[in-house]
Amino acid sequence: MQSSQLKVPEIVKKRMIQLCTLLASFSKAKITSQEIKALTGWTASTIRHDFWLMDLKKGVSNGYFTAELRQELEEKLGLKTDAEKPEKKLCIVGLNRLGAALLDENMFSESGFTIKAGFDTNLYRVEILRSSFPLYPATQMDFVIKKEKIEYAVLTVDSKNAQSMAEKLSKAGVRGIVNMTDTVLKVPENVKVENVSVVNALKIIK
Amino acid sequence: MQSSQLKVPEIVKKRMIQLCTLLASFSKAKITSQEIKALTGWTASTIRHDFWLMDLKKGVSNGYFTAELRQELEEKLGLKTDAEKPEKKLCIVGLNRLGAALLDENMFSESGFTIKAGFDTNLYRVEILRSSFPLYPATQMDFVIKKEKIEYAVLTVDSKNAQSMAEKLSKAGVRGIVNMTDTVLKVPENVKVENVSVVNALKIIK
DNA sequence: TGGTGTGAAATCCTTCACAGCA
DNA sequence: TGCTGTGAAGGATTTCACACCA
Repeated sequence: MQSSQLKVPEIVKKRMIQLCTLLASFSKAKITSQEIKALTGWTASTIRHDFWLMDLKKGVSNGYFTAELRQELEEKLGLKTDAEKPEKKLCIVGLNRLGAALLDENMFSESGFTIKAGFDTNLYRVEILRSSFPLYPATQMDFVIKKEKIEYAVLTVDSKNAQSMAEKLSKAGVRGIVNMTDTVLKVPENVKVENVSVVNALKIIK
Repeated sequence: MQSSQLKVPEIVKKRMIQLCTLLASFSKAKITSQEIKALTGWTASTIRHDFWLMDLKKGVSNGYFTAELRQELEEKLGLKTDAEKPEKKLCIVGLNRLGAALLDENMFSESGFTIKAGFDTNLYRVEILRSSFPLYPATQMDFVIKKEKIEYAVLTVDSKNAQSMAEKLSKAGVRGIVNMTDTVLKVPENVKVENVSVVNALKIIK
């Protein structure tokens, strides 16, 4: 029996998020679990089982309507933004070459997030870099995050400062951190972390 | 009973890779599973169990020698590079703002990888960007990858070109792809993929 | 016939429990 | 005593099997 609480495991959520982008560029009006399998490598039964866990309203029995499916998934995943659910506020912590590359705000258009601030300990970077939102010295992090009610952060500082910055962010009230460093972060359990370090990824596939 | 084949699950490998970086900056000579727990959030028994799966040679019974442990893990994970196991060759595919930020070769120093080439369909980028290794138009990808025996790639093209580039890379003989796009890649099973999209990561922690 | 929805079975991963060691 | 090493138990995820539907 299915709970109405919709407590979907994280791993299912990840697949469904990726599926949404796939559906967005799928041209046919209907799609089957076999076709999704061909495009992703996930098994057809995993996909159908995921849908079951997501508690999709049914109707069709030979394939899913692409647009409807995507709509419903985005709905359930909370990816839609509108007047009621506005875009989430984001900051970039660490403006080295990689961090600076993220300052391009249209990297996050369509994502449900808007960048509100950038931080760096290096005052020179803060002054010289151009962006359509303000950059601050790291000393002002706590103040700005609270004032602007920023809830999410992308962490691109260097390894040795990663943990201490993560702690500052947590204390300032951030709810989630995307960790681009190769360091493991230990944060309070109300703060979510996703690791996306390129170097670690390389070591994994090596 | 433990197999001598050392078939460690991917997830254990991920933790151990992260642990290696942690150990590298840990100052005490010995470390216990409790201390690792405090620094990472993984449970002590998961850690000890992982070590068991990694088939560590034992000896000590109240903690591990930091340096030895790190050495041995790096050994077993194949992270060490020397004359016998030289650095792996890498290319960057897609030289937009994010891709260009990776051209900084010392991003990958100490990682066991060296960048050998960058590719983009946009000839202007190929010509204007500066780097300490050659940049080529995407049309030359197959040729260059084969000639230079490049085995790994970081993919930073835009979503709509991701799958076709992944196929080109696979055909050229690449063994692993770090996927920075938000697209799911379908590749032959001899090609490994790790997903590190910032946008997807944000959606996950949202 | 070719697909979905669903629970059960199989597999994979984490946690527990405890003997054994310094 | 405080820790590790280890197998077994428990929990999570994936796959299977099959009734049912257009």
